[in-house]
Amino acid sequence: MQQDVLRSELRRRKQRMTAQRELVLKAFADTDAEHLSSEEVYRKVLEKRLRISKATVFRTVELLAEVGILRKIVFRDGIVRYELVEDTENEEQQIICNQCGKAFDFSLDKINDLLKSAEEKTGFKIEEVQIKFYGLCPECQERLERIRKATNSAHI
Amino acid sequence: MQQDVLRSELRRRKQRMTAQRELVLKAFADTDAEHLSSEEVYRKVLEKRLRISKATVFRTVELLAEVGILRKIVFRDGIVRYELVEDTENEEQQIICNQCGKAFDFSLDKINDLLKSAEEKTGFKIEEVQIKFYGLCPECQERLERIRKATNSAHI
DNA sequence: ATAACTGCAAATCATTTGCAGATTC
DNA sequence: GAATCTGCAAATGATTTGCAGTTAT
Repeated sequence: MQQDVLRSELRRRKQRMTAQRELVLKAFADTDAEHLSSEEVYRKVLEKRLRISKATVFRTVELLAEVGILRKIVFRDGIVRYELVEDTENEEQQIICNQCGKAFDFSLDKINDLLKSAEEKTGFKIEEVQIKFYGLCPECQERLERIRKATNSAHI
Repeated sequence: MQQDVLRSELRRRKQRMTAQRELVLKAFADTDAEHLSSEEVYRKVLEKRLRISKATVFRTVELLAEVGILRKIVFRDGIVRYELVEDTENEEQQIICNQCGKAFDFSLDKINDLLKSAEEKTGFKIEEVQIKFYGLCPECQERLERIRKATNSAHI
């Protein structure tokens, strides 16, 4: 698992494995949440009655991102969150409901064609692709339809 | 132009057109930069020897985004920047250099196919597509290559 | 006239930093 | 034992807020 990846990366960098670094990594391994902010990691560690400081969480999470174990994402609310890289391998594509906010991962073939043609057009060497579709999920489409029927009269 | 859009939107909302709101809008209209942070808008107004407070810039820029004149973007450095919506209409596709941060708009055909196939797969009704490619722009590729050659000896 | 807006300064909130003491290799 | 960590508390920097005075309608 990532423990070992971390250990060997740390050795390469002449850095050390510590209890706190394990705790932060474990927080990500143990949670169902897709992403965690530093604040959330901090709380998860405290919940287990283990000690860590916020500053250390910030430093550790940043380290794990440098090492490639976590991916750093700046969310629309401006808060930085992290996710385990392996969890989302090849799932950079998300479809998000504008109504209920639920996000679903899904994968599309054809992405590679797209990437190639973008590289040709721009001369870039592409390292990461992010595709987000925003729209209405099936449930919200139905719900909104029902509401529209019910409120039919009171509209402009 | 956007002046009029703003005026009528404000009327609808029972809000007022003010000198400061014009100034902020003008800052976006007059600049070559693709995006401006509140701080940058603030400076641009001051440069013209006109008075505005930072708080007002923050409030105004947020208002313009609500109204749909500006698009709010949270950058990787955590700073919120805004861009004129019309500038990027139909150009949701951006390619961004991980090194120098320059972003380029460009368009790809094939997007519609992609969209269709995503709708079929998920049952969503898609309203917006955002595609971001991250990588190295041609200049940075060159520069990095040059640096690598120059520093060849001192490496692991 | 009066509701909406602005400027100011103080407050907030996430994140960063300096440093002294604790820990890992 | 020495370099690397951690915790703490103070600093920072972007953004927000309360409020008294100003301005647009």
